[in-house]
Amino acid sequence: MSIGPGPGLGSPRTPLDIANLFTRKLSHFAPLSASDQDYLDALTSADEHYPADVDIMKEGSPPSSVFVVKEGIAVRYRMLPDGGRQIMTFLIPGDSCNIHVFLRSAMTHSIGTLTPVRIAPISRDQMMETFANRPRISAALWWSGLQEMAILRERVVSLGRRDARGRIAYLLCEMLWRFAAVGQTNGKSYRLPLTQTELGDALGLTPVPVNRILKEFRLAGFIAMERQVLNVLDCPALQTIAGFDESYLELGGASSEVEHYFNALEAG
Amino acid sequence: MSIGPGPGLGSPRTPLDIANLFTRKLSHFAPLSASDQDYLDALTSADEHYPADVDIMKEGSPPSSVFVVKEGIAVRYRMLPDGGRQIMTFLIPGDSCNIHVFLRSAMTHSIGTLTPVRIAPISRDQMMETFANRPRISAALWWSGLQEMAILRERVVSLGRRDARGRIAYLLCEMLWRFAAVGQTNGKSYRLPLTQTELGDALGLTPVPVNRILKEFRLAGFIAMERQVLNVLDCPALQTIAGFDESYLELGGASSEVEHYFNALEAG
DNA sequence: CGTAGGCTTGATTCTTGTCAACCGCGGTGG
DNA sequence: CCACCGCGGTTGACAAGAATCAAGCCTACG
Repeated sequence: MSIGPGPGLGSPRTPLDIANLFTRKLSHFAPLSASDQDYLDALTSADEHYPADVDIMKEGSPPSSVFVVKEGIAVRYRMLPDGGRQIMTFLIPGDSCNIHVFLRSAMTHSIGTLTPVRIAPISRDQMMETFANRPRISAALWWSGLQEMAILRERVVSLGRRDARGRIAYLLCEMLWRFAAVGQTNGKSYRLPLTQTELGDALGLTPVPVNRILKEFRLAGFIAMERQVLNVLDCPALQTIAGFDESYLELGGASSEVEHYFNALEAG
Repeated sequence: MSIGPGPGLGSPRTPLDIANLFTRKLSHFAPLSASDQDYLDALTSADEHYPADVDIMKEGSPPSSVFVVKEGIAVRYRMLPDGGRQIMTFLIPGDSCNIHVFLRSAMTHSIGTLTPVRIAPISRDQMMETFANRPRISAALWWSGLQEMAILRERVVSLGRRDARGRIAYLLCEMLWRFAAVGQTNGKSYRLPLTQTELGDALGLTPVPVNRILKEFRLAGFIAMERQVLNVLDCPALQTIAGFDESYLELGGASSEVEHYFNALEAG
């Protein structure tokens, strides 16, 4: 049971009226009670604003706090001595960052904004309390971490064995699924306010091929772009180009076995 | 405080007489008591053998159990429709796999052996009990997962922004540090029984450039190879080629703050 | 002794990077 | 109000790096 190509897409089991995107994302992983949802609302009630193209956390420094992205797009990235930049992860609304902060010494990469970003900082104590008292939320966070790993591994596959066309096709689909998981998509379209240089930095490409292939996809009728909103017209075609036929995002809901585990935790 | 280039390499805080490589690895992350170490010995006492070039777990099927690699080299990998293979992770002695098994539905990749492998399977119940009763081991596993993530992110950087030379140089160093962390290195050399095709599958390269660049490194005096043991003669040179100057492996020990957290857990 | 797999190497092709120029838009300042 | 400027998108020409193709060699193994 996964959100992705095929049945299930666009119909999360969670009601769409969950305003908090973080909550919405986590509810894909574990059944959250109303109390859990209220708790998460309170947890992410703080607000912090950053302009575009600014570092939130710098490589080498100890992470100051956990945070959840509420609006805008941020990235984990690393600069190389030769001036190159590699974007490792896109952080979109609903994504959390440094949940493990209390075990971290120094950052091995920076986190920066691509667009203006609004985040909810969460203190270490709040995280500890959450892990101690909210088993369902903890389990959802745990599983969310697994999803992050799966996405990262998929990125390795992309960069290692797909050509430029396949990488772009895959990224476009991945972002569609991720935005869909937090209800930020209109069926097949979503806002992607990134420059082609930024896409290239995530894909291991330079802006020139990114531009050419996006044009090719546009001409082929696979996608349409206007005013920073991307419209995925032919997702199956893109998947074929990317060379895969399944969803590897692990956005699936909890299995009955897992639910049993949650209940045991809460009872104890 | 990290194992890696610079001070600290080859002098883990853990006595080298810890026979169990899993224990040895985990003790880098958290201070394990003698009782913890005995517990881990018991946990990994079972033995299962696999020949080379065999799948331990197949993509699409639910993971059967957690396991720890005790001997040999395994990989997480994915086959692509065009026949290409991407190796995502090398699993070397001391590495664990699917610690999160109880939350997993279906594998998004396969796990296979490159050499004959000996593993210790661990049941779900054993893992649950460990998480419930062994806070220090749990914390070490948690941190170990963070290291796995850091390694994956570094792989993304490699595949995305380093050329063939840089990728190979980096991998050689990474493996040196990882083998050093489990005491499987003679100062600067370690056994790397991989074919050039397998290296290429991890590096996003074909065997031909792998061969040529290894030869180049040999001629330059950066490395030496004989009988599957690799000798890193000039690690700094390789790091320069890879274009980095720090350790990103997060092999560091626990900070005092973290230790405090362990103690709180144990007291409670 | 023969074979298969892996290593090595050369020649060639193709993808992507690099360099360079132009366009169009939005913001800024005169 | 308009000219200027800078950034991002677009496009072409060219170069470089890796893939591909192909062949020979060596070693382990049956």
